[in-house]
Amino acid sequence: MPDNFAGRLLEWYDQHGRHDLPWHHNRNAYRVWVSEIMLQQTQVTTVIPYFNAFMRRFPDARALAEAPEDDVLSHWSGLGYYARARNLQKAAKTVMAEFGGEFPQDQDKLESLTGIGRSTAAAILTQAFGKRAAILDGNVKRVLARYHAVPGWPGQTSVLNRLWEYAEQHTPHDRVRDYTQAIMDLGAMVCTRTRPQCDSCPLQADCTAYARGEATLYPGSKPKKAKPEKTTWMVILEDSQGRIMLERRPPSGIWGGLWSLPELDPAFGADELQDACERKLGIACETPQLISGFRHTFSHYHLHIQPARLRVHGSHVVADSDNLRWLHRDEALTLGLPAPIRTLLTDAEQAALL
DNA sequence: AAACCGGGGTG
DNA sequence: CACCCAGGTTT
Repeated sequence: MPDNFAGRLLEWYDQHGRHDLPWHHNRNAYRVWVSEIMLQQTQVTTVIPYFNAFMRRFPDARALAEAPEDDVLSHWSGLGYYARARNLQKAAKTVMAEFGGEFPQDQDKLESLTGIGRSTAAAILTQAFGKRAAILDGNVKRVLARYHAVPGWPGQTSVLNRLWEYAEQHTPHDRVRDYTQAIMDLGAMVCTRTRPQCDSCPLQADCTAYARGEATLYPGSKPKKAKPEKTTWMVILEDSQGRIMLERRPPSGIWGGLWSLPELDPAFGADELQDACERKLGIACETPQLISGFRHTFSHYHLHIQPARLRVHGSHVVADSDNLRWLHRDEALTLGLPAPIRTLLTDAEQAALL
């Protein structure tokens, strides 16, 4: 490139970049990989404690591959995107079985691992192995969309392809590891979504969007769609010993594989819950006590959660099974729970309802 | 309330 | 290939 994009970025990085993050120490493919997956969905400051706890419990691919899935999910609880945690473990098993416990140093082989795509594979290649590869995460998309004034939403294939072309063009042959960290840091620290610090930017002189005074117009925003409203009953079934019943959700879909409260069709009226529990779960209960409902928003719909507490007759308790467990609240809170369910159980404690 | 986000899955 | 989906945090 004639404009020395990488050179200016590296010069900035040497002075202002982040050089001391936990995954920069004992750097290896496993640590880079886990940090990249966590960083896909969460900011650095939030990731750090999760990353450190995860590394203590699962120090390498073998430990992760051999761990019970519940253990992995509980270390992910609160981060969201639980499918990524399951993919992480699945890939760790593949690394053990197919690659003898060593991460391959090859873009295609890395991409064959579940949960690793083009950008994550490139991050591992550059950060762990010092090989040349172009990344394109959210930060890099923003930097490039502004620098080249690329119009449109990056979720659209044509826009994404243009950004990948620029990403490839700018990636240097030397110091590629530092360059990759540098462009991610610039996006996170200077070329931010709102209020970018253009006056501190090493790329200002050649940034097309800046020249037009339109930095924040890039990248283009996602076309918006109305979110439907859904409703569900969530029942807190409590037995004579004060234990509550948790149900493991199906492996895919919302909160896949997490432990949650049993749900009942919102078509049931409050006066029909007792009967519904008896028929659907085979559990005889006393009359329900309604707890104030709340709304949880997902990326594509709103869910109104109406909790109800039902005491169970001691003699009719169903046994634990693979997907059903009676647990005291403290035990329940150690499992992988969806954030709103964790809040509900915690708040219910504060309100002395349980 | 809306934006954000890399990759899996599906049509 | 093009689109939809996931879920908690930040703005």
